[in-house]
Amino acid sequence: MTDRPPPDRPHDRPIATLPRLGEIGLTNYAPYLMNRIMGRYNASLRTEMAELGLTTPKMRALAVLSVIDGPLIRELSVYIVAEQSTLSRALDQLAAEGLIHRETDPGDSRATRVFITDAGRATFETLWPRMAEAQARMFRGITDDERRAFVGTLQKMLANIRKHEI
Amino acid sequence: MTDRPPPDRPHDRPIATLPRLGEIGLTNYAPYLMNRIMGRYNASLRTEMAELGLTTPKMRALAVLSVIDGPLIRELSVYIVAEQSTLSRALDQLAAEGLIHRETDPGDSRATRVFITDAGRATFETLWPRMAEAQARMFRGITDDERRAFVGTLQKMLANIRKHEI
DNA sequence: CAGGGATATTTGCAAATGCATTTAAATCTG
DNA sequence: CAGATTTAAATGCATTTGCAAATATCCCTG
Repeated sequence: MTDRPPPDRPHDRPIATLPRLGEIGLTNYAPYLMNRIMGRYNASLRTEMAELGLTTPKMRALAVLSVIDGPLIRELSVYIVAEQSTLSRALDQLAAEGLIHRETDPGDSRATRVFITDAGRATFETLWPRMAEAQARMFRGITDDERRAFVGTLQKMLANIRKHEI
Repeated sequence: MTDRPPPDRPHDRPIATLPRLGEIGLTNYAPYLMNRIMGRYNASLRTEMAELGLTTPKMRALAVLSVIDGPLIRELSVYIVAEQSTLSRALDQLAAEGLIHRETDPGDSRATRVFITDAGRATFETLWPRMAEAQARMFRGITDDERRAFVGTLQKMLANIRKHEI
């Protein structure tokens, strides 16, 4: 159960070859660490979400809608990182439960804007302490300065990989 | 489409109330940023993975197995952040495609150890440049020092939220 | 060393997801 | 301004996923 030694580099390859994952080491490859941390974070919320009848996209939609008022469905799908079709169905459920409502955009009748209801806000407020707690656990033993620097780097990274203008 | 102003704090609540998500701001809440960045990273690999007949857990299994030799299935599921049942089925497929093979643990016949084959290693080597590229894009314009500090914080975070001893 | 509980993995099944397509409306172009 | 093209959202369908239960094996205790 230990990292295997890096394989010998063939003689016919230049020195500046792309390093292999084994050479970097799993725990120095940022996407691996981030996926694993977020997997735990999301799993730690799943029980609480299930009790409220929420899935991950439904919860994320409520979270974003508690902050951003009346986005288009396509915009919302960017924020919550889900396919538009997934979001469309999640919104069906949230609307049926009275947690959001949809309104056709006044200026473009193809488009739909989404709003959180008071009930939706209340549901999110129930979940929020657990989310804050999960975040606090992640940052245990990390100074405010280090956390600020970390979040600053995340913001740069988001700007780098952003595909949409949102 | 702008962050709404923080709602008034009710008079009957103490000052030290848990700050709301709207007060922190979406782009200062680390889990939101990390989910969004990883969503893009994973999406950016999906096309290439699909061409190789891989799903996310299959790809992650190959990635981990290229570095760690012969883990138990349950251990592997921790690394790749998936349910054992999901991994079990992903391994069925990878084995059918000849990319891994499973062997009953000599000392415990309940347990199964997983090994990558040469073909599996070759498949992962095809994908790895795209993964390295996606990582490089994430860190564009970020200095080596900043990246090292960032990865260091990630490692602390993983230790914090780790549920298993792996 | 037998029996109860724990552990490793697989399987059944319902729900969720992603891709491709459809529907509807707006915009561009000649 | 008609027809082609683009854009927003919803829907059909096959696949994937997660939870719970089943199966097989191991370990612990009396």
